[in-house]
Amino acid sequence: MAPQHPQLALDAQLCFPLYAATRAVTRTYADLLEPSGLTYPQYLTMLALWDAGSPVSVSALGARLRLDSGTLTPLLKRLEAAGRIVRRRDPADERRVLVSCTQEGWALREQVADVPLRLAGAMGLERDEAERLRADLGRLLAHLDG
Amino acid sequence: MAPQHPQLALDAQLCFPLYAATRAVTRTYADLLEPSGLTYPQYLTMLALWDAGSPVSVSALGARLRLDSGTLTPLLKRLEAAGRIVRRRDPADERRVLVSCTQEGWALREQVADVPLRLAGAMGLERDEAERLRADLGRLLAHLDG
DNA sequence: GACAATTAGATTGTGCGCAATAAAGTTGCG
DNA sequence: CGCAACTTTATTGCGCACAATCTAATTGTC
Repeated sequence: MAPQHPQLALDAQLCFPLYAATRAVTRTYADLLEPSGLTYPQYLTMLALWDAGSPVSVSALGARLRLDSGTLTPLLKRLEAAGRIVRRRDPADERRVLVSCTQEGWALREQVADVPLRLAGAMGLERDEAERLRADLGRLLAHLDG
Repeated sequence: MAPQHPQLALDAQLCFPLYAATRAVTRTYADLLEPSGLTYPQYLTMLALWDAGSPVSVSALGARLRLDSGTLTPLLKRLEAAGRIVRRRDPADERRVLVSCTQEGWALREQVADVPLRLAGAMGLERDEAERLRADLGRLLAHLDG
């Protein structure tokens, strides 16, 4: 149907499987995370917080997750309303807001500890295949985002 | 910082580079598509329409793009408001809505014909690397979405 | 010490993505 | 025919993403 522009065929695009696979993974996470009450971006945010060891500033969190404050602020407010985190101004620099896990936030870790393994199962990729995909995506990300 | 749960480290996840790379690709497309006035999902929708040869029902379009009507309907309304497509009820089955490209919609094709090549350049992947990534993502998608 | 430039977050507005529900049309079965 | 089950699309509500803009606090420079 696209004789003059074969490069515009949906199946020829890298972007489309990337886009569709991301949404499929998000849906799969939604099921696995449902008991914990976390959304997928909230789960990634908690991973980043656990990684960093709280407290962390909003901008540091945003740099790690590559999200800006317009996305993070309402997300963090929902996590705070749910009792998972606390936000407070940094006394040393009142422009900064420091985010810390609550005890309840740390406890979530135990609850989601099995999620990565269950996800890996649902994705149906061999270990080396998954590792290659992760490496390829990391390279792509590094090139696009600097 | 995560001694008891190394599998929860952000860098150990496949999901995070997938998530971040998708948003990075979306931002890159936003720049390339800006002159055409299309968003990235609108661009994919136009690709699917050109592929199929219009008219196509909303459900057929949704199956191809793996999007439901809650996402497609407002998106299609915006494309219609911009004069790129037309929506009308199928006379043979009044439940169905058929989507067709306008002349202006077909003309957009010429305007975005160079986008895939320019995108490939921005992504900085070798041809075989990109092809491998596409195949891996396709396999992942097939497994998750059936 | 004053003041411009910079930095950190918050706010606003637009556009997805999807679950849940509603509304309208079609089909199948007695 | 009559009507329940099903299919298809639209609507509603919530949660991201992100650009643009705003406010407040800090830093550098003289």
